[in-house]
Amino acid sequence: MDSGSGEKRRQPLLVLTGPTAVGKTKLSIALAHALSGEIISADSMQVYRGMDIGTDKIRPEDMDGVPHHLIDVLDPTDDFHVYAFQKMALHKIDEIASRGNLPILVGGTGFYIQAVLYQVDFTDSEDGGAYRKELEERVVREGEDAVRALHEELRAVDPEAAEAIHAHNVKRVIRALEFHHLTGERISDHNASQRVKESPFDFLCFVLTDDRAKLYERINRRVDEMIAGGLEGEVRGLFAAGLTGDEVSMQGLGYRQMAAYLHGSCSFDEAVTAIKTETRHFAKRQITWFKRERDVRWLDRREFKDDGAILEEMLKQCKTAWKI
RNA sequence: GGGUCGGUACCGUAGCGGCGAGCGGAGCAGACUGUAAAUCUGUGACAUGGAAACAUCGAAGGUUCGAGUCCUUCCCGGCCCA
Repeated sequence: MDSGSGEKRRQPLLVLTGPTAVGKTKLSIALAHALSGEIISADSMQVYRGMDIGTDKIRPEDMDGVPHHLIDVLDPTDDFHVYAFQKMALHKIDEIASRGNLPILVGGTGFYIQAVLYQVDFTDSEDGGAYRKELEERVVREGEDAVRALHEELRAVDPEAAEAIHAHNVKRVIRALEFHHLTGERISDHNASQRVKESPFDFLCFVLTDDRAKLYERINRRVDEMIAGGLEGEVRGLFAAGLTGDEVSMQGLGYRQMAAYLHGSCSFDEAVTAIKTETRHFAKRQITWFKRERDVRWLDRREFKDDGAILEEMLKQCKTAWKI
């Protein structure tokens, strides 16, 4: 390709992902031990301190001596997004590599993983989100009309993006407009160029999956465990500490529904049921994401007798790929 | 045993003589490049088929040009009375 130097070996990077509740965490510990790795969490919610039960965050005593990064690094009042994650994760990869260890990205947020693997370019926004806020307020004020109008504005400026983004998808319409406003370029062009990027990493990306029915059962069970483990108290505590419910962190599964219950807009049972079904929906979306992602290696639990066999398979593939 | 309300897709329901059956949820499928655990989209009663006729609303009969819709009987469920 266009690299002139190309002599330096690309940084190896291991990724373990998959839908929520497939059992990534436990495997990641074994993997880290076997490859002298350090784990970088690729999870949009576990970054928040004080959100432990609802995010099913790994407990320190379960880390078994494996260093974990990007867990508990933000307050629930902080905003968080891919770009922030990408910067932190790339930084951590360098750090870990400089120690001579293998960085292992573990988590279910596919978009975040993609952003790191392909170093997707996110332009810095200089206006601190002022333009975006303006558009959002317009939608709040004018409702449906504004939604349609914004889509038309996008069509005028970037017809391809308008074609690709459904008018109802307000967030993405606004982001596309913002992108154009800030850079003078079309997001459709930008995306097209990003899509074909090669990864700077010598990575291996494993997607752990399982029988759908089994996965759903595990999700339902895990939600019951969260409830038994005191999710309600955790959320109450967060609100008592001053959260309003509008934070990015409070959009997290379990938190949003619990907040609705605490605000009196549904019963406790309704909240629990909602957490379950919305978590199942989420798992399905994750699977959809990974299906279209290139360069992933699927590991279907149905084809292995236990975690040990899966670990063995992953290690085998690492050895082959990295000749170690 | 008597009365009463009801039996429509996986679930909940709409329908009150023109329905080859509406809606919501689940499920399934998909999009996604600065909120991504977010946001958004598509999809359901008929095995296939077919130009058409033909098949579906607990079952079977009946009335009618035409029945998920009306009548009769039966089966099943809820509630009330005994």
